[in-house]
Amino acid sequence: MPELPEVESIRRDLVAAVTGRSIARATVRNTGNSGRVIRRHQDRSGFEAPLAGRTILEVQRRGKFLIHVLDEKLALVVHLGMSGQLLLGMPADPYANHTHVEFDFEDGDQLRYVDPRTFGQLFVVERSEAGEIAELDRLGMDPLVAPMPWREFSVALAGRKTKLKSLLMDQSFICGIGNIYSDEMLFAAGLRYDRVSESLSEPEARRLHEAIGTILRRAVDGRGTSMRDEQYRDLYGNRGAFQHHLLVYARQGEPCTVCGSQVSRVRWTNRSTHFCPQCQR
DNA sequence: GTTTAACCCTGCACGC
DNA sequence: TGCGTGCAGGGTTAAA
Repeated sequence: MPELPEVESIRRDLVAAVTGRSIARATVRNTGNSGRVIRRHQDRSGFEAPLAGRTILEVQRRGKFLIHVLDEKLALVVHLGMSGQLLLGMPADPYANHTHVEFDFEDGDQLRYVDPRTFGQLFVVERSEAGEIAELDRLGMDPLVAPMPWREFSVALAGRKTKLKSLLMDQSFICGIGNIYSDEMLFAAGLRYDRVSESLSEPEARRLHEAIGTILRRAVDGRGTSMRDEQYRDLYGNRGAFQHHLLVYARQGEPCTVCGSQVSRVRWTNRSTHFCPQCQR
């Protein structure tokens, strides 16, 4: 389940691996649900044709979206959904199950998009004169690239009646945070998932502001979280390491590392939520 | 403005 | 062993 740290790790791999290279052709494979991952396009050719011959100028990230900036004012945007992977290899490599799209580079390598649950998506768009992508307009600030200043964050919290976990996962407020890291941030800040945003004191809001940055930086340093075999892999198929540093997520029933009481798990608004009932208020 | 539920999908764990 | 069921999750949409 790639969130910001996982997507950022893949972006850094991509910067080194594909910047400056030209795509000879993109191919949407004819296997089952492959059409679903390019659902923003009417048909396969609408996705494949504009990519042929394009050069990747740089690779950016906005929240959980990867943006391959191309020449001719185009961009290839990739969202990995829950189970999407971008893997670099050779055309002769055996295909993993659920390989939906492949990109052949003019000098030989191949980039493949694999996604068992097909919640991810890829699309090609035109960039504006300023280089903006209209489809990503709704995203809020990126907490790694352009973190919201403390004072602005505090004012934003005070003006909202949303519960904290919903707010952290609201991509139009802060983009890039999902279920795992929202639980970890709220634990680090000592705040319950269902606290109302506007009820936070200044010290509490400050703790949350710090926790967002701290958890994300540590997770990026750990190259993301790989919880299960079929989940997050980097560009070369390697697992992340941050799962060894999670303090509440998937640790229900284990002792809290701060107070020793049992970590709880509840199902809240259709998402599993992990917290320490003693430390988080 | 905010909350809640449903939907999309596949693989896995579990109980029978 | 094999089957059915529930769960996991991100983003979107509709309804309340």
